[in-house]
Amino acid sequence: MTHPRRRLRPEQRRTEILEAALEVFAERGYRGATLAAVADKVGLTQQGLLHYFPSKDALLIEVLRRRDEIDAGAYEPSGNGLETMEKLVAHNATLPGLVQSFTVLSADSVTDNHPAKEFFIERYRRTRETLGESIRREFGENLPGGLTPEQATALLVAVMDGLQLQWLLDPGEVDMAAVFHAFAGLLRSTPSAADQGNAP
Amino acid sequence: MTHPRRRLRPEQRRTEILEAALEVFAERGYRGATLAAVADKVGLTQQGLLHYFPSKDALLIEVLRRRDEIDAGAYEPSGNGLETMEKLVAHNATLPGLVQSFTVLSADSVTDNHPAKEFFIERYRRTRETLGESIRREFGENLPGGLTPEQATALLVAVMDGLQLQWLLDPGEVDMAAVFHAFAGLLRSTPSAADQGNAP
DNA sequence: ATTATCTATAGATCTATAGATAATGC
DNA sequence: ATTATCTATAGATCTATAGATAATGC
Repeated sequence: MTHPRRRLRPEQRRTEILEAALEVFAERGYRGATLAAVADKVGLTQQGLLHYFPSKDALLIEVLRRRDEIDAGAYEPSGNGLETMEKLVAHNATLPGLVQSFTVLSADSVTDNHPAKEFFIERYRRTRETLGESIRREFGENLPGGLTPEQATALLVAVMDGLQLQWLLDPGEVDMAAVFHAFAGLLRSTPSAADQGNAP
Repeated sequence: MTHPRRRLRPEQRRTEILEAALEVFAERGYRGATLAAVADKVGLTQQGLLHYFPSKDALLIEVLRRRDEIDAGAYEPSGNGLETMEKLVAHNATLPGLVQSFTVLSADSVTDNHPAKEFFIERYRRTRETLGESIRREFGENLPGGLTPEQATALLVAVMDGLQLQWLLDPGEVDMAAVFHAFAGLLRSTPSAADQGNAP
């Protein structure tokens, strides 16, 4: 009467679990998510899941690290940082689940003693630095509105995050990709207001 | 040996509880917050607190409604919507706790069956509408980058929200008010790119 | 008399540990 | 022999209800 125990290759199982965990964290936030719900999704018991990850905290961190590794290659701002971001936003508009996971978990991470706080602090620092360099290469210091490249980068990231939230809440009312595109156009088309004194 | 039971006027007590609840929700998110933690802050037992609010869900909704009522008067975009928002962002930069509560709870609200989901959907709709009208009064349809007033509004709100997240995580690295100000300048200084055909 | 607050408690969960068992791999 | 998975369970919480008690207000 007992079911035959299904046994998967460990690496495959871990991947399965991480994918399920990302979904559950997106659906319920970190503290609202339960190990049992994750285990259920992959047909394990909660205790079976803990064979692969020592704790809920460890599972969350691993989910985030793994997800970033996967995306890192695909969206390294190569030449054109601004254009890369536009593509990323358009791509994200087809992946509400993934967007939700990062929107929920990043905001979650500012709460007290959140296990992913350090992760997100460093992730945003890295993003601002990498993207900032790319923006500097494209625009030099000649950004409109007196923006420094670092400020422009924080702004770009803020626009992306902020639009994601509005879009998740009300997808019919907010066209994330269109607004982001218009914003990018605004950054590009504006003549620099900072050109006083250091022109050749 | 028993402590004398302190008895407060109901209205004062409710206000106390709502303030404490906002703090606890900000610190731990909705699902991570406990009624006992809120009750503790005001020197009540968890059961004593439930005399004032029938459930945790009801407490959350009431917290949000009350908070919005308080702010509604102060930050109704009167004449100049853009300028009002700049002031709001500068003001918020002195109130990390309040910012954290809205950042955490708004993102939280996109999760499944979250009691404040409807609240935030409507709150953002209302904001986009009210602020949109103000932006239209100021700019007409002449917004840079081909932005419609509605898109510009979604953008403004997104910038504010997105900067808040980065600022909460890393206040030393992100100057929320400065970046927002630069962004506002960008919106103002840019000559409209949509002026083809409908000029007098 | 009313009601603000407390004690007691039911009923659910949730994480994590301990130890048993069954499937795989050498 | 190893290890993936399970059953059992300790130990914490958490929300909400029921009913008792003490302080206030008419």
